[in-house]
Amino acid sequence: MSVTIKDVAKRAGVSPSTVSRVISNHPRISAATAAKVRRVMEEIGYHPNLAAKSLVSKMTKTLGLILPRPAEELFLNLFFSEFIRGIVSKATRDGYDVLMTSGASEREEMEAIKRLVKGKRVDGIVLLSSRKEDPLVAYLHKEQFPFILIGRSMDFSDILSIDNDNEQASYDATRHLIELGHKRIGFVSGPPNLVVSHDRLEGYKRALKEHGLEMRPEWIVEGEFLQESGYRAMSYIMGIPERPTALVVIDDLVAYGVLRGLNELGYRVPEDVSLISFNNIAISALTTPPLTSIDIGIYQMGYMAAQALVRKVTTDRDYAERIIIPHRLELRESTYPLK
Amino acid sequence: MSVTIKDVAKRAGVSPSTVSRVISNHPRISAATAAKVRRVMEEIGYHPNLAAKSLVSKMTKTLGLILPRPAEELFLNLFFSEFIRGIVSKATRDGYDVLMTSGASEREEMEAIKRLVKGKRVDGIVLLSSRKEDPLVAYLHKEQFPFILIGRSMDFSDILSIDNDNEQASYDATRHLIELGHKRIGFVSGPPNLVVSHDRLEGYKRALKEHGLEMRPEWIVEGEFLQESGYRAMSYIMGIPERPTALVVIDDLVAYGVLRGLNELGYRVPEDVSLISFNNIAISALTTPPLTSIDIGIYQMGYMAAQALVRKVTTDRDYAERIIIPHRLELRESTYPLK
DNA sequence: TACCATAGTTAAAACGTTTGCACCAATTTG
DNA sequence: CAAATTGGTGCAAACGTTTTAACTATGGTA
Repeated sequence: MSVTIKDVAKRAGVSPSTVSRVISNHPRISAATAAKVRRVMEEIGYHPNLAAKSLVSKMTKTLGLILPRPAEELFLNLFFSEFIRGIVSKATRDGYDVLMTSGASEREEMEAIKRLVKGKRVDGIVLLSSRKEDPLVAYLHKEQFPFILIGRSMDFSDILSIDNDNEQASYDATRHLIELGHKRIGFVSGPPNLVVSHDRLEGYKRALKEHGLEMRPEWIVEGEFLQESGYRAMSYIMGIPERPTALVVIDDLVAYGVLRGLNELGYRVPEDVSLISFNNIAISALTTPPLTSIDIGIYQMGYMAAQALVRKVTTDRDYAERIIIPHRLELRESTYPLK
Repeated sequence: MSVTIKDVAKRAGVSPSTVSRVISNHPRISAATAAKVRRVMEEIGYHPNLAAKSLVSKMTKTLGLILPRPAEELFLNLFFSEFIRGIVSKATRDGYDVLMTSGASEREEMEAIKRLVKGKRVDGIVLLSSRKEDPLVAYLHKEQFPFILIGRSMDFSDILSIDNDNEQASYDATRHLIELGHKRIGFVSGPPNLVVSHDRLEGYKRALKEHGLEMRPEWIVEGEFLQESGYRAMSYIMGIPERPTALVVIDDLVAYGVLRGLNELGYRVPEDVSLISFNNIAISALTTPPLTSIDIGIYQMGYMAAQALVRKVTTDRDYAERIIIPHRLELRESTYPLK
């Protein structure tokens, strides 16, 4: 038997209700009583049972985090641990824990989320899987359950979300290459069903168009968020007769793959090919040459996601906003003026 | 108002107890009743309220995960996301969710863990912070709360833990260098208060001793699990008159730092200095040269940790074992025979 | 025929909280 | 001085489950 609120009450000579009120800092409790109760709690090591608490209060003090389904992909990426760190830091600071769950298939994923929502396991959900036409987004939106979307929804406008301006970030990355004099610029993209792939591709296209540069379909390659993917993309692109002199790459890890491939084929970076990528993960600085990358503030994104979600959960169920985390060009040595 | 077990009962024309028994597959429920109840549950989208459930059953179907306190360190490291992935995969498969929490200080960390234990928020705990004389280990051990320690406890022998044989792994790494003909071998270590630093250092020492090689204190440097740490260690070591021709490094990320430093000083790896490190994180293969590393099966460790903890929680509260995940030398290009 | 198992179900207590309402005493107001 | 307010506390209901014990049919056995 563990120690309950009744034990505290008995020992302090008050009723359980009084103890409860002391805990929640109810205004109409005398200082003397409060002090006495608190002392007893300390003495016998009382900690409220959260199940009982949330059964009646309907609050769990927990945020749910659905891990992205093709877990292997994103997990290999440093993106994820940075992000988790941001979330957990802020959540913990605000008195929330973070519950992780995952589903091996789309159906399982939906089951998991229903369990969290209907079973009232969490107060709000952080949703990472930002595919186009995401059924999880649709479900949470329909159920009016508090959640924050990491990324951008193409289907709903009235939801709380946090993202970079990926279109603009990609525009900026591409423009950086253009300003270095490059005319033939390729794009190594991610899975086409992800919103982020779409947005970054658009920014790239806009930059080319606005600067009157040619855009060839064979310079654009889709892949995964894996370094192998970059490796493959590179061998394809470098086989094209009029190959690009610079590449915009969807992710640093993919860029490593590209880099490795280029090295094997005897091309030098940045002298022969310039490389710019996204996400600026911790190891970007460690390659030879260090990668120029667009920093998207991953930690900050996690941190602010937790903050916004807690706000939505505690104060304002209708709170909807599109939060944009600023990006920043981290100039290193993989980009170079065209000879 | 959400849909409860009573709604299901009413609609199916049975009592709540019967519904409960259908859910838990009680043997004495007729097939007809079970089918009817299940249909109704499906129809009205019933999901059990976990708070109510765990209030009475005293089970939460949740595993707790205390994030390592100097979060910045381990989080930067790919170690962590690999590990989480392993844990969550297995936990989810077994019907458990994973609750993450953290504490900014030792006191906060202890508070967090007490909240989980006393508040009955989780059924078991995965403990990552494996310092020597860890107060969290002592607390959980005293409370007899089910937990699994990632690493090795130097204080208790009767606890469930999972680890590599770090001493032997380090011995093997060092022997690998010895077999390549190296006589002057240095060691770049981690924080001295971590058990893993201790064990790996011991293995290194044993290998030197058994092969009759000299061991100089100035060839051993302590640091953090950060690449800067490797960078600093390297500049120190290379300044020594009789410098080592090979280094054993506590972690791949640290080894990157070493590598970068060596490059800057104009030393070539592996021609001038051989390098072997631990953990074999995803990017080890991507440096130039790719790093020879001891793979310690991080994903597997997370996976098996979840498995063992679930077993302890569900069947056998006294289950204690020291699980050893085998290590493996992943030979790449950073080690080289001594000229 | 009377008695007993057994299968299938239900009523009700219990889990540990929060909170609306009622109550009492002390103080303020008219 | 009576009435009203306010501060401080307790009672009891409620939250949504599980589970023990009890109950009712329904056959089977002696």
